[in-house]
Parts: sequence; structure tokens; C-alpha cells
Amino acid sequence: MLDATDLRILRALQDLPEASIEEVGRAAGISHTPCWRRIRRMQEEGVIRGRAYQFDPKAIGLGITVITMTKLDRHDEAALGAFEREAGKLAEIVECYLVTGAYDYALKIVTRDMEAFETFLKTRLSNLPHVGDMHSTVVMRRVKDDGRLPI
Amino acid sequence: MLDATDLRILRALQDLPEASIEEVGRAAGISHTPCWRRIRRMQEEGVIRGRAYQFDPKAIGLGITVITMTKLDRHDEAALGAFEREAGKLAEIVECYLVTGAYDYALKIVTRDMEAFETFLKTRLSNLPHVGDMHSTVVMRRVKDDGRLPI
DNA sequence: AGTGAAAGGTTGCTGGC
DNA sequence: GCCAGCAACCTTTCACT
Repeated sequence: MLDATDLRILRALQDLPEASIEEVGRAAGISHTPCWRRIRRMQEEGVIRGRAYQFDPKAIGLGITVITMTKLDRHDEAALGAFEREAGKLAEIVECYLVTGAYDYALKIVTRDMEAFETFLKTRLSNLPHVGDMHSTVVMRRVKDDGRLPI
Repeated sequence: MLDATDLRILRALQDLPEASIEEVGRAAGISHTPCWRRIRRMQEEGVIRGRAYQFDPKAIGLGITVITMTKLDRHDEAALGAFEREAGKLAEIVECYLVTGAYDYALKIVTRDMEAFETFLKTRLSNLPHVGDMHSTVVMRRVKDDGRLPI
């Protein structure tokens, strides 16, 4: 599916996010036309999902990040689907993973401050379908979070 | 620092990541010149950190994501600093947060497969400075992970 | 602080080789 | 894979509200 040149392109896109296609091609050892064609192909294949702007949460007034592990009281497909559908609608839940272990879902939640988180927990999160036990861990500091994959 | 127009611009950038500045301005209710000026200002202020390409981990051969909670055996500044410095060098650790609770750090680790994760855990992670107890939770499915903030 | 217009350079994209 | 060329966009500035 992906050859060595494709991987070099992906690495260049990750390392030089603002670079032009010509620069990416140079970093990958090809000229800009085949580079552009490969990028488009990888976009169509879904390898490259898109580009996203990265904001500083604190600068936007979002000071609190919490990792909340969540259990459901049922584990049939309907319960999981209902939970995931409703969780997907809540903007404060920025990430949601189905996980192994004692809990069912790992959620990353971002809010303005602790008061907003408490309100969110009590009025929104605990009212999601089939939610049972929850355990929250507050993030004190973001040590590393650049969205870079080990390609 | 940020007024209502700035927030509308950030929302537009998040919702339409491929849009031109003119389109973003239209979505925010202003024309392209002040829109461009505001974007540049927010970049200089660090509100907008940059743009990052998003890849499908599975398509690149990265099939395993694990959330690993980690304790240190010491909690002075030197120990935290040493751990964070070395953890930052490991590409497989894509996110690292200092957290409250029973554990000290929450790590998100991405590897090719379970075997690669086991090797990483035994030869890299457990050799980081001052690492004590660890607890790993395997991600079965990515329900939501779009990097969008609740602006 | 906003609008509208315009110039120049760069980029994205399509062809032919 | 490369080269040439075109249309579109971004950047920047200017005059004006």
C-alpha cells in the first residue's frame, strides 16, 4: 500500500507542516508533481485525513483537561452505540476511546475551569445512556501533545 | 485578549480547515483583510500554534494504541524533569500529561502491534528515569478523536 | 477597527514528455 | 518519474469609511 517514498512524504509533512509541496518533495527525494500526486492518492485512500489547526486551549479560556474513565451498566451493542452517539455530540468530550480493562471508555474532556467541569460531569456526562461508575484524573500539565506519530 | 470575532474565526478555522482566508472571514462576518490580520496576530500571540496533518495510524501500520498510567519513585523536580526529558525523546509516546491521582503521568503510546508494544514497554518505558509502577489500558476502538476544542 | 481593490509571488493542479 | 504552464490563492500594501 505505502512504499518507502510515501513514508518519507508523510514524515516530511509531519516535520514541516507549513512546507510547500515542492519542499516536501525535496525532503522525500522527488520533484513536486509526483509528490503532489502521491499526497492526493493518500488523501483519497484515507491515509491522510486532513489538516487541523492547533490552538492553545488556555488562550481560548479552556484551562481544565480531565481524563475520565467510564463504565457502562450494560455491554450489548445497543448500549455501546447509544453511549457513543450521545458522547459524540458533546463538544467538551474531545476524545473518546473504547478500551480494555476495568473501565469501558476513556474520555478526554476539556472545559473552561473546574466549576464548568463539575457542572458538565453532573448534568451532562452522568446523564449519558447507560453510564455507571466513573473515575476522573485531572491533567496538571501538558508535557507532550504534538499529534506526531512514530512513522 | 480575544473578542467575539476572534472566536468566530477560530471556530471557522476548526470547522473548515481547508477554507481560504476569504471563506473564513465570511463565516466570521468580516472581509478577508482584517481576518488575515487577526489570524496573523493570533499566530504571533501563540493562540494558533500551527496546522498539523492528521494520518490514519492503521494505514501507516500503527495498529496499537495504549494508555499507560505511570508512577515515579521520586517526586522532586529533578526526577520529574529527567523523566519528562527522556519520555519526550521516545516517538512512540505521542502524548504525555502530568496528572493528579494515584499515578503521576498519563501516556498515550502508539506502536505497530502488541509485540512491538511489549518490547517498547520492557526495553524503553520501564528504563525511563525513576519509573515505578505502571498500568496499561489498551484502546480497542477510536470513537472520537478529531482534535476539536469546545470553542 | 472595518471595507475594497490591486500587485506580486507562491502554490496547487493539469497537461505532455 | 520530470518539465512547462495556467489558474487560484495568499500576502502585503494602499486609499478610504
